[in-house]
Amino acid sequence: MALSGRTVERLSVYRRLLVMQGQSGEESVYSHQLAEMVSGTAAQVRRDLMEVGVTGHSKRGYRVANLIEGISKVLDDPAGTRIVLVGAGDLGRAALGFIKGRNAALRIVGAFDNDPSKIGRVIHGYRCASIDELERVIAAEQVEVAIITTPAGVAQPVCDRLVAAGVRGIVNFAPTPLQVPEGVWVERVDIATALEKVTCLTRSV
Amino acid sequence: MALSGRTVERLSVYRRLLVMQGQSGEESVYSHQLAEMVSGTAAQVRRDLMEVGVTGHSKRGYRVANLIEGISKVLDDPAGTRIVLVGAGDLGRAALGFIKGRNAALRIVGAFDNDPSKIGRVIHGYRCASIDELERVIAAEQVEVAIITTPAGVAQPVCDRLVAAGVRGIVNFAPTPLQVPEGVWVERVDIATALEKVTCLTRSV
DNA sequence: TAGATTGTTAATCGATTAACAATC
DNA sequence: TAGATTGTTAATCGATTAACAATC
Repeated sequence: MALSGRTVERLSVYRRLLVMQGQSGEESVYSHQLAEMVSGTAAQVRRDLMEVGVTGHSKRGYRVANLIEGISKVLDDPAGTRIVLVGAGDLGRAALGFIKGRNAALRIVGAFDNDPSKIGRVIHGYRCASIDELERVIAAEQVEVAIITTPAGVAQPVCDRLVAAGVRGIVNFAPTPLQVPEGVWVERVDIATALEKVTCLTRSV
Repeated sequence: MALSGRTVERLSVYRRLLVMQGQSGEESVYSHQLAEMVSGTAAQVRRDLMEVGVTGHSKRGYRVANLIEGISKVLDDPAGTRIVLVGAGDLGRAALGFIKGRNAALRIVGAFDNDPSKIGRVIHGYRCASIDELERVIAAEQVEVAIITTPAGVAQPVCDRLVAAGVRGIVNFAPTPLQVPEGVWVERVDIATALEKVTCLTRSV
């Protein structure tokens, strides 16, 4: 199928909006309505939906329930995705709060830190464990995805341990690019860059 | 000059790496070294640097100090950028910690919340003020950029107030796309999407 | 000099948009 | 039917990469 990263991002946003919309009672949407919500074009919405294989009706548009189901079939692993988080600082806490209860297919199975004062604490319902437990939990729970919310200085060594233990996908919040071997996917969430980009581009708009 | 968003993102990362590298004593870098650090190509690095106007040496590469200065001239507003943050929850706290002391050209001039229990608290050295003060501070400090770290439900009304008060650039951490008029730049930092993207693409790599 | 690197243009690649027949 | 919308292909656009003369 080979969905592009851009398409996957948009699908994720469509689904989130549709889930909200579903609660408001509307049963169907037109491509131009979805486009308006994401400030995109109707053509792109239809193209994205074509790629996931959901189909609409030439007069009534797309059924919301259909869309959510079709997008979820593409985005979610039916077996669920087990996730660990490393770095229980402000950012880690924020990430945990953000994920909690948002998507049933994403399951946090461990949060780790090397700070003894954090180990044992419960954050958003997840108990923080010692980083020494990392490899054991990854193996035991067959963890495939990890979130790095450590300081920049330890992000690479943490990444190396995660990859060695079998993690195949990483969301990196640390302000450092990570070096990973072929076959590991890294998604960067770069807060510092986002801010600098806005300040720069705001002046040229 | 019209730098593309992608180029600006990479410049921000180059600079951050170079600032670290500068501390390690190296005085110059080759394009292929920078490329390796960001997992990119040397051709793209040279192209990006060409666009900012810094120039290298055909044998010695680029001087680190030159690069940092040249990139900063493009990314930073010489007058400094004044920034407000709205939403002093976990995510707001993390963002404040992240920005603090990282870039002297970016200055947080206010953090706001509507929760009385948060107002007056000091977070990473910034005192949280009532959201009622928002417009006054934006006008008084000539704020151009804002960070939204509120829950999804209030992100749009907060955005509307910011824009009405004169903000031209927004970093949006809330999981909702924002509707803004022409001339306002929104940069989305979408944690939920990043996670879903990784879980989806990890399975197809 | 020979060899490596820069600066820049041309070629390639991929993603978005436009267009339109088919459908209801 | 007339009008609006979908599904999909072709055209356009922009960004990345390749190539190479110029430089040291």
